[in-house]
Amino acid sequence: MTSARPEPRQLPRRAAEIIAAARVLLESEGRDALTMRRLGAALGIRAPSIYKHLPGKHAVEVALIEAGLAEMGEALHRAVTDPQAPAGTGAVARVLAAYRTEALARPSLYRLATSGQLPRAELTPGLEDWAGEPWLLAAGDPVLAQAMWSFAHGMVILELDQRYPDGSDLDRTWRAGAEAFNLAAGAGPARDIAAKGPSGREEDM
Amino acid sequence: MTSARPEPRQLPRRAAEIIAAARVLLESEGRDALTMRRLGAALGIRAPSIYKHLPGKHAVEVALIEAGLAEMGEALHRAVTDPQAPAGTGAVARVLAAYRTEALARPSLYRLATSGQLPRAELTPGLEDWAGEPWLLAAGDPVLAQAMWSFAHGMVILELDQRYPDGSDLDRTWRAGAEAFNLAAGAGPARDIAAKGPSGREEDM
DNA sequence: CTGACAGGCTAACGATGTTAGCCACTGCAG
DNA sequence: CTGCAGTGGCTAACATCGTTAGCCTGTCAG
Repeated sequence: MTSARPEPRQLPRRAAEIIAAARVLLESEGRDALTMRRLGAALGIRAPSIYKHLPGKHAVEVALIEAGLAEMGEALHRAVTDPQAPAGTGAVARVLAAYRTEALARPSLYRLATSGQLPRAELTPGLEDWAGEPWLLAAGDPVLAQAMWSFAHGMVILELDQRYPDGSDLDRTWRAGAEAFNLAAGAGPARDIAAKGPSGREEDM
Repeated sequence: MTSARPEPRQLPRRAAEIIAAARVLLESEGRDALTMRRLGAALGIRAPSIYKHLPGKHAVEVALIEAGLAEMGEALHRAVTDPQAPAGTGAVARVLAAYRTEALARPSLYRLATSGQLPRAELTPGLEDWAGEPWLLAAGDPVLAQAMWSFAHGMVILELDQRYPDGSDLDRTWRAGAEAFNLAAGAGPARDIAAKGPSGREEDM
């Protein structure tokens, strides 16, 4: 049913340490703070030394995007297959809720992983599809899955960027979206929880 | 019914020329090309001379965001109040379609205007609300309006960033979203076309 | 012992936004 | 007509960015 997470190729020890430091720096100080010199400082070395372990800043970002994608995938898979789901909550609502929770817990990482083009060529093959799979499982239909994912991303990114008016009750908005997609899933070709086998390729996160 | 567009404070002649050049540069060469030196070059002057007319790059961006917001607002207002709307297309579908069309026509401007935090303090007062008004008019309900807008933004930004799988039929996905929200609008407290008066404050674009 | 290599370092380059200070031209007051 | 202030250019320079080149030191295999 739900496929296995593709194994990410693991980095040499020191490179992994650099990525870990980069992640701390990113999440604690924000995107602009993710600088080769500051990253070096966090590690007690100078910026050029980082190049002994990684080919450049882009590689650091790719590694972080991979991590973000993988963790989001984990969270979403957990949500769809939850064995003791609170009775009454459909898979749609659970995936949406998990998406929001995960994104808000790592705002900078989420932004990094989801804005701009994905460096697909440098990513672990299959990871993107695997991370998007839960949407298909929850929606039962590829098109609806895509629509739901788009809604979720829009909600999250606009919330992170503080684009909503101050008094907004975002919980209600999420619920309204979930309801709309649940209705559509009912009216559409497939029903709530996944049918059986996926047919088409799926999108990421 | 639909309120008037707030008058943007207009810039001195030369400053307006700079903004115009910035816009051409942004849309033709992409966000990274929007550089003070390149902007100067496009105008036949040096970068520091720009500071005689505008306080800095941030001001250039703010002016561009204003323009993006205003034009999107125009397009959406046109869509909701369309007197000769193709019979059968609801306001919801028309606003969604207009949003997508407008965004895809000015991808870099859209991205600039919608990613990151809005510099609300520097914007023409009321512009943001005015630009978001059509969503409320189409959805008939503030919460649903917010959800629709989030869906639309998610769809557009993911399309611009080429995050969807290659073969995706995005027209279908938009239709699926429109359908879902139409169903919800029917089931919800208000019906398709706007009731009468707006009640709460609205979000942007 | 020697030599390769791993992993640090400094110096430097070409970008970026921005500031300081200089200079030419215009137009108005006296 | 003269003088002078404002307008709008300019160059030089600074700090910061990613990145490269080249050096040096320690470790460990042959």
